[in-house]
Amino acid sequence: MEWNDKQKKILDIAEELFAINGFDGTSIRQISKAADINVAMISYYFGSKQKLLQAIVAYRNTGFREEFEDIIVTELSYLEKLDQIVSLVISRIHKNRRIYKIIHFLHSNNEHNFDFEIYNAQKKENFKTLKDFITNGQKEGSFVEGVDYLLFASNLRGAYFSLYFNKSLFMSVLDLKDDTGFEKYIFSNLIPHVQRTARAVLTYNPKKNKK
Amino acid sequence: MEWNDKQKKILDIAEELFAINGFDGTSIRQISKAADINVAMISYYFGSKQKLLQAIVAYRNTGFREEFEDIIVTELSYLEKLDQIVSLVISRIHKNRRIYKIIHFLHSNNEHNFDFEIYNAQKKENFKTLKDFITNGQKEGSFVEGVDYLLFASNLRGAYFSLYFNKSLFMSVLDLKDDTGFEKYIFSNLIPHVQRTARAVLTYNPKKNKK
Amino acid sequence: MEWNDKQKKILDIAEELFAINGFDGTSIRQISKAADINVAMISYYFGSKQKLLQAIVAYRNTGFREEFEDIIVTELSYLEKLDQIVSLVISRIHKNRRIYKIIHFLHSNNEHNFDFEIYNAQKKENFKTLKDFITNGQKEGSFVEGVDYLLFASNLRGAYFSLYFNKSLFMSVLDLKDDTGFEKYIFSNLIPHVQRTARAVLTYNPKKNKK
Amino acid sequence: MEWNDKQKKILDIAEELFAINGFDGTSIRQISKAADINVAMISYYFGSKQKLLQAIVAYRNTGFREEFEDIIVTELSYLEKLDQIVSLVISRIHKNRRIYKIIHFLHSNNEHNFDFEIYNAQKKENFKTLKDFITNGQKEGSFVEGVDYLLFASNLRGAYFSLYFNKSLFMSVLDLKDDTGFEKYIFSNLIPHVQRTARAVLTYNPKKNKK
DNA sequence: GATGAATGAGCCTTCATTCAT
DNA sequence: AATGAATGAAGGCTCATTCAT
Repeated sequence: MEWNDKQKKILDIAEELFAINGFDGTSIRQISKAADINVAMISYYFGSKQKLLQAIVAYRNTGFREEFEDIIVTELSYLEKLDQIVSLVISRIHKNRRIYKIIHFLHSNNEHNFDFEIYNAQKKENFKTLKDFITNGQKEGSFVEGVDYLLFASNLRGAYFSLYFNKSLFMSVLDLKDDTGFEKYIFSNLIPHVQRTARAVLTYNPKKNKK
Repeated sequence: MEWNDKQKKILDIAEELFAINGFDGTSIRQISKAADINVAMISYYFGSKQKLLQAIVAYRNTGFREEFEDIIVTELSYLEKLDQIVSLVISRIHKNRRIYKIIHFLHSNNEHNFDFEIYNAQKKENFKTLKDFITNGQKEGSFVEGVDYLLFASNLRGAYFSLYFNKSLFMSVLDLKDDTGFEKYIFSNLIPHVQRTARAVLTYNPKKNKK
Repeated sequence: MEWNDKQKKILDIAEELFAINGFDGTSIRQISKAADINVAMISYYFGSKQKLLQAIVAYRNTGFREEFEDIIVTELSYLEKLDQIVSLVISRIHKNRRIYKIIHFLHSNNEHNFDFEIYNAQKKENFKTLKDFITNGQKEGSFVEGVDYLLFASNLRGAYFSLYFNKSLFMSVLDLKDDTGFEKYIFSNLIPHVQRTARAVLTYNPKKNKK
Repeated sequence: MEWNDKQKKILDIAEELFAINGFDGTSIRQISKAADINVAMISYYFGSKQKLLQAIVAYRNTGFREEFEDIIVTELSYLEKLDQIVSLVISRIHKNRRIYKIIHFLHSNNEHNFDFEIYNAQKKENFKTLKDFITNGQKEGSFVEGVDYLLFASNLRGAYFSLYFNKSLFMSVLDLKDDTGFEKYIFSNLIPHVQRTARAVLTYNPKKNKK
């Protein structure tokens, strides 16, 4: 689906407002006002508020796979690749944090009959990609056995969400002034920490530490 | 604040509906209908929809600290205590997943001028408790140095949220039939995985794995 | 009807609130709160909000006639008596300004089926009293003929209302600071002016001023 | 501000209902029903119930000044001009009696934070106009000194209000059948009486009537 | 395409009153 | 006599959507 500039403007603004105020907390009037576009145009362009949300999700649907492959094909060691993968995953989540916020909220229930097929399919593909990487690393001996790749992925991702969803709390605790400060913290603290965690988990031998 | 049975019923039902449909997506009419209580009673009891939400948060505000202390005072090793702490943290998050969902959504913005003071204060106290545990473990030599306790806590918590907020995706991938299946997975898979992760991170020496 | 202290308190407070916010603009909750009395007591004491208003009007129903007679029986001249009557009328209106405000508002329509019988009867009696005074003054030669006593009375009363109902405007124009300033103005300026007007009208011979 | 026919209809009907039932006593549902217009349109057109009232006041805000000037520039004597001014003032008050009723009620308090700026400014201008007329008449020798123009104006206006705000009482006393009868009485009795009063006050020499 | 007007449903809250105690 | 709980109706307002142009 191709969108014109006006439509893109609506998508961008709607994404932001949905993330801030939620789907029900955002009215199409707010969106139309913020985008300086007639109220009726939103129904006209996207059919309904519901479908506008679908459009936003699809709109953000871009090739994670490709960037992942770029890392895989390098000559780096598995642990170094792992670092880069962690960095890629968290950067992308951060970039798309707004849409994740929306989706996360809608995902466990489905009051709005939102169609998650596209989103789910993409995520499944990404899981598969990660699984292959880990499996290969295990075969090659860089990674230990017995690590659940799904839960491992959850861990990587969850570290960001746990921070983001308690943003104001962490900003207070960490004395971060604004969004820029928060973003800096993500790159200079969170990513290294998760890289360390990823390395630890994938090289940790539980049998050595019975107690 | 003490609540009578009718009020507790409202709190329980409202919590569930807020978690499913969001704050704005839930009307007090829905709540009153589900609780089989006159609409006006909600304003009468709690003052407003806003304050009802505050009441729910406060209602779930119970002694994590105490349960944590129960673990600390045992004769277990630090790693064994760590396992129990992970188990406690995730169990409690799971128990209060609904209220977390609500709070997480409201926390990064604050359109509704929701007062997070109580919630934040409690979280800060919990962080402090965890920090003390890790610091003591480091002094005693059970845990390595250089682990950011805040990000470590985020990791523990995030693993659950990442799963919960993509619940329908994971249920599909993991072939879980219903909420009971999901819950079983949390206890039999997620908690062990996070325990392993926690042990790994707190005993992992990055210098040994330069590459 | 005799009222106990609690009931009197309600009547006083209700009168004030009705005058400030109007009948519909005042809730019995406001009244009960201001009077520190349970909401249900108002319905209990007075039957309904409607009947509470009736009670207020009756409550303020006291002998204007007697004070009027006190002036009539003095040895003063008619013009001097006229001054005193003007002073009496305006003072009493000022004292009961709140209840007049309520009544005036309800009087031209009757949405609330308010029973004005008592009020009207009293007013009619007062008009009769004034009429007798003027007629006697005319017979005695102190007052000119041809003055409509009803319109004359309206004039006396209207001067006050015109001021009171534009209170904030006049307070701004006259640079009056507060209610005390307004009250002082009534006694030191309005009453003398109306006295002068009354004397003028009752001694003015139109035929002398054809042009 | 220009209003279309539908908006004018709302303004007219709202004015009437506000005058009859008061601001709080009139619901926008009543207005919308009486005007045969969807409830939401009132908010749509005027923003809120509050602003609707503001609009009504502004709507009735038309050139008193111009009509006044038309009288001033004639070749009539000061006393004759005075008669015409009295007639103009009372006719206009009668025409706008509904809006005056509303304003009078809201004016002494300000629970609704109603903005009286426009109204007050206009009234002040009118007072100024009257003041100039009286001052000139005094210089020219037609009017006596020592008359407070503000209180004089209050007197003119008050005579009408005193009647109007006790309408049902006066209609009973004067045996007037309906609104037409009341209106006739205004023109054939009240206006002449106030003209006489005005002449009397402005030509009355208090020193001649010490007693 | 594009828009202002219009709609009916729904929102949260407060109302006067009555009930049970 | 007195009260806190409870009720159903109504309050003003905003909603997503559709209509006519």
